[in-house]
Amino acid sequence: MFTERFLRHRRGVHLEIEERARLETAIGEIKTLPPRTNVVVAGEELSQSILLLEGFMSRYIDDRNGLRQLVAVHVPGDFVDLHAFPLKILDHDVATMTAATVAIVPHSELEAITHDLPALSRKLWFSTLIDAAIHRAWLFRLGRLDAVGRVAHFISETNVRLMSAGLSDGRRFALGLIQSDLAEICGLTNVHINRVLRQLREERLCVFRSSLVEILNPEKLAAVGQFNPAYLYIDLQSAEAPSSCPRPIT
Amino acid sequence: MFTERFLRHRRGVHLEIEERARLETAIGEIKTLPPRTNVVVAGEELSQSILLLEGFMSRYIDDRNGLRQLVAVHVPGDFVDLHAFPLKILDHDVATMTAATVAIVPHSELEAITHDLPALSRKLWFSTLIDAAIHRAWLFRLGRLDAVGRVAHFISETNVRLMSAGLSDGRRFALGLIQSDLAEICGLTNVHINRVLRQLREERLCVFRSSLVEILNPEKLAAVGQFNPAYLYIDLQSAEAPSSCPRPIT
DNA sequence: GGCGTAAATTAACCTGTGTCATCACGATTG
DNA sequence: CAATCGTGATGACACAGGTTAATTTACGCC
Repeated sequence: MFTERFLRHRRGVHLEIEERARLETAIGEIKTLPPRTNVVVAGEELSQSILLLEGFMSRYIDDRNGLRQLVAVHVPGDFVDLHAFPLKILDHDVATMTAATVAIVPHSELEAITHDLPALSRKLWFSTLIDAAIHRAWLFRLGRLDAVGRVAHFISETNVRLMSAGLSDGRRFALGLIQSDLAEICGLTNVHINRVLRQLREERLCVFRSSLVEILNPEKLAAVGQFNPAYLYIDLQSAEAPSSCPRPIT
Repeated sequence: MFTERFLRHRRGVHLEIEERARLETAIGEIKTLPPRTNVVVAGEELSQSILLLEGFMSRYIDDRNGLRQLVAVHVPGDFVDLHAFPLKILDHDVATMTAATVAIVPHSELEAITHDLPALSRKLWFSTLIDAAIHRAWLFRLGRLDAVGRVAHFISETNVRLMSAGLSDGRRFALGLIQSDLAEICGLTNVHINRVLRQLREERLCVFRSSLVEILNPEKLAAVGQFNPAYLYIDLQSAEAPSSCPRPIT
């Protein structure tokens, strides 16, 4: 069940058994990738997309001075570059952050799904739109929050996403990021990230180590980051039992 | 021909005549809206989407202090909240900036298109992914550019988008935005936007008045904003003659 | 088990942008 | 015609975060 985490707990897009089966058969290959490896380069034509099974990946845009802005961090269950199916050419690079296991899905398979299963097709569309919603939350973060707020927002968001993937208990989770990753995510320098992390530690909101993030006060952390998880469309209550609640999406 | 500008000049998604016709018949109503009017509120369930015909619209997220971050500016030809079709509930508000004319498309029509015309369906998907690509460019802008760069980037982007819509000659275009709109777009204060605009004027890069934007030196403006238009997927060369170049998108 | 390198930490100083306040101008309205 | 309001312009000052550089810690590797 490679697609187990895909769209899990997402409101209104529960995958039917046959849809999930179809996605499973669409997978061409399972690959393990080393950490810090580029897998997609901006401008190249693509004929496959990547479903992330284990580990963390990022998408980023380079600037003229060799710096980069991360535009997305992906957690297990994310269909990292599904948008490459309609777009064919991406405007950014994609890379692993940690070691990662991925499932490769050829676009020809997605093409077939488009014709055969319009409902599944729309769920795939939905999944790319959640990525866009996350982009918007990141815009809010960069445009309206100060340094502490940005870090608090990112950690709160990541916590919720990992809870949905079953990889956080709401207080502690493993995350393979280092401080300069946070800097590239939050539009800050790594020096300042370090100051912010110290502050969060001293105020007993959260402790960030590259191997482990521990949230001491989730409510206050979310408040500092003005974090409202609605944009993630996650409903942790939603029963995972496949047959319990087959709700139509229209 | 209300859909005339939709996906115009977009690389790889030329609309076939019958697809365009189908979209035209999907339109339920044409409306004129006054400036500075909210049309969608975050959290409400939607059953229709808006194709912008004339004027400018915005999407934004409010913060706790009554400030807002714009996450998108829409120009004629944009399917402003098409993503509400799969998502149903939006994470942000949508409003007019100037007076605007819009075409209302019921989701039931889009639903039908999903089943009947997978190819058109994928072009609609594509269109929402361009919005996501623009989100990413905005993330780059906020995360990696200083104040002058951000404004230069936004003006360069808007110029290209309006050229594609036939509303800029590459040097001059009308834009109904005021300085505090730019502030909400660029994550700056209106005081500082004012300083930046003066600098751009003095350096003879561009002159911004709420009624008219005049770019004196497009190349240098783009350089200051590190603007690379690839993410817009616009190809102005692409023949507009409907029959000349019916290229498949796969 | 020491070595080498990447990551984290901290300090001193600097600067870009925010804050606050005031004024000018034009459009609208009573 | 005065009053009001939205918008733009500008100056003085404050401060969040950048820059630079040095030091410490953690960790894989021979």
